[in-house]
Amino acid sequence: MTAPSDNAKARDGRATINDVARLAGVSKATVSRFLNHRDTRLSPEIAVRVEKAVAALAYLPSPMAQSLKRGRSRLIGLVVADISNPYSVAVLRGAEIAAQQAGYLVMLFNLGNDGRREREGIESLASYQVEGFILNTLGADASAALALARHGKPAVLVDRRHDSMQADFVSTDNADAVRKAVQHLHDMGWRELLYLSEPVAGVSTRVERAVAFRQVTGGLGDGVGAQVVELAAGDDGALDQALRALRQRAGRRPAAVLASSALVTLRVAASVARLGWLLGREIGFVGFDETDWTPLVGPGLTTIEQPTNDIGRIAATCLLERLQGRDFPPRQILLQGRLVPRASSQRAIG
Amino acid sequence: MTAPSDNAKARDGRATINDVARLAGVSKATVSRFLNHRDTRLSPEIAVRVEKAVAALAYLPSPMAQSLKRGRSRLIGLVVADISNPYSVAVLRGAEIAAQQAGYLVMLFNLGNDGRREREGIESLASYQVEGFILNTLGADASAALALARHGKPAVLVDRRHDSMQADFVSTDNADAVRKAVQHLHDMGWRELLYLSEPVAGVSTRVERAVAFRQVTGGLGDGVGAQVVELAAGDDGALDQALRALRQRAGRRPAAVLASSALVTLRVAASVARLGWLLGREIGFVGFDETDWTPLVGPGLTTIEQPTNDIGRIAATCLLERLQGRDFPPRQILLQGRLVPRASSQRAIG
DNA sequence: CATGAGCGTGAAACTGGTTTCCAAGTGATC
DNA sequence: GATCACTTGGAAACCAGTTTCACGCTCATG
Repeated sequence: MTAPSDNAKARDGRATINDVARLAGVSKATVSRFLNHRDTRLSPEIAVRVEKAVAALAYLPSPMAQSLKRGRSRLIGLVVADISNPYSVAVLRGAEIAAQQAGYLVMLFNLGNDGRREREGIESLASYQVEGFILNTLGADASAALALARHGKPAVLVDRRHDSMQADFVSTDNADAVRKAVQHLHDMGWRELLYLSEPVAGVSTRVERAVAFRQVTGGLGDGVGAQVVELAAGDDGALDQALRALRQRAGRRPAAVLASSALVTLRVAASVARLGWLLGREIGFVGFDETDWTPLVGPGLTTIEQPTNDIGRIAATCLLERLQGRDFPPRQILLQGRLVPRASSQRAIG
Repeated sequence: MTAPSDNAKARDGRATINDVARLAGVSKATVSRFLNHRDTRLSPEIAVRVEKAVAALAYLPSPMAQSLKRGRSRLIGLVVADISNPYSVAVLRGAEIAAQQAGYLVMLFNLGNDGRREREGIESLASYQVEGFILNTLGADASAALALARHGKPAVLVDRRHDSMQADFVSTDNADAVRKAVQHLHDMGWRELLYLSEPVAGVSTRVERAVAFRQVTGGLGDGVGAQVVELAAGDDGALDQALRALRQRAGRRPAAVLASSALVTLRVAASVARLGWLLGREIGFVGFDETDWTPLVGPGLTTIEQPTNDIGRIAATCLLERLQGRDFPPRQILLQGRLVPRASSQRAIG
């Protein structure tokens, strides 16, 4: 019944730059100038008219249209290995907060632990013109590095290194963190040490930690035994067996476990419960990753806290700096982990 | 030195539809037709030429440009109350997976528990032309509902109802879940019950659970005491006090706590440890939300598992159905929670 | 009083696609 | 052999912006 409103707001409910221009009685070029280059000399009278029209229509420019022309989208692409992983979530949180503060939004691509899709994720996000990437990925896919290079967009690697990528890298200082853990266990009198890791399989963080464990324990002298065991995904039997073997090997010396991640921590805690042992008595324990629940499991778990929020925040900040146009060689930012001592590693009695 | 490559790929590294058209020796309209309306009769010879050009340039259309013209972006906006909350994360995970399978990507906006920004989040995502919303929010901001209505985009509410919004709603069946928990505690012999909740403050889930608790306990007869206490954010002293008062009130009857969320569960577990009590002996316990660590805290925590992944997945599926154009009245999908019995609620001795 | 400089603004081109409209070519029918 | 319908594909408009270019106006200068 109403006349076709050929000049009304778009069907979407959002006003366009044309609506503003029409209402202010100027060209859309002028509106655009008012919004983007206020430094440009606009006559005060026109500026006021445009300003009023913008306010009246509650006009907001479409980032889509802007990015089409500008090539900049105010979007950051985040590729995570597995959104189930608390580490990934913490990085996501830190990054999202920093990005939002800078007026960026995060587009998320979750690999669901399928490394083959890494490239797909990058391409997918790139197609939305994300300005840069934060990658916390599996590192299995070499073609992903190529895809990235091809787009020439800045990227920040988190936790997992890719030697083939020219990119900033943000992570916990794994060698230092392992050193702290081992030193602590040694100081507390534990003498036979077992490092339990998820399958190393070339994942840089895991490699670094395992290497550091061997190196640090190697420097402790003869009185200390040390072993590294990789844990297959579902095999709890093997885990129980590894723990039994540990105490066997230790004999009368106190035996302790260092767990490589929150996931391993959970499995070890479950295994120790199955075996009927008490953490901090029959077996010492330190785990990577401080979480809400580490104080509450058993007698309280000693952990190496990684500054996950900071890592996410710094990764985003790093990326944003590059997006500002600054250009430095690839940086490597290592953050210190913190030992949180609790009863699971209290002084061994042996 | 090189001649200006007026017809090369864009500086971005991505081929455009013009590049494809040029290489195939056709117009870009033809390329577009080939890609979108293959049903349209294209002569086989032309189709082959376009196909080859597309393959040769590894051409992918820009979703940005597509969405500008089409109004559809293959983007879903997800607003979460607090990305730190495991519930939000689980929803995110479920939604991301379902969205990805349907070829959609998720744009995330995290409120960081600041409800006043709800509207900002919606506007922000809408400006990127997201096709629909999944909202897991605080519900404090009425103007958010207006913003949503104004854009006329479909939305799915998760966990928190907004009566003012015409939208699908996906959640755990809170009344049923509370009933299961209370029934279980009663069956196991606990007679003085305390429901500990985060501040209710109009959050629909919290209201529903508290109401259900009062109602179900009211139906159990005279032998059973019941109380609801809201927990202020940081006040652990008040919590300890509430627990002491609970046992006081119970006298010789077994006393148990029902916790409204994983967060409250953690606080109760910490408080019980401070008081030197044992869960499942001095005090019974059931908590909402099953997590990795609930089997490992104390003697193992009995929980009401919410089907969080399903909720996320179904929310996304719901939204995608509407995006297919189907149009039904607002639906309400309640998923059953599951009781996971563990030692913290084992048969009371009293 | 004519010329040049500088400012402010609009028209138009451009981003990378989709879609409408129209023209050319083909084969069939009268 | 001319007309017609139908297929095929190109030109151009359009989405919502940004940016370049050029024009008109004012004011200062020769």
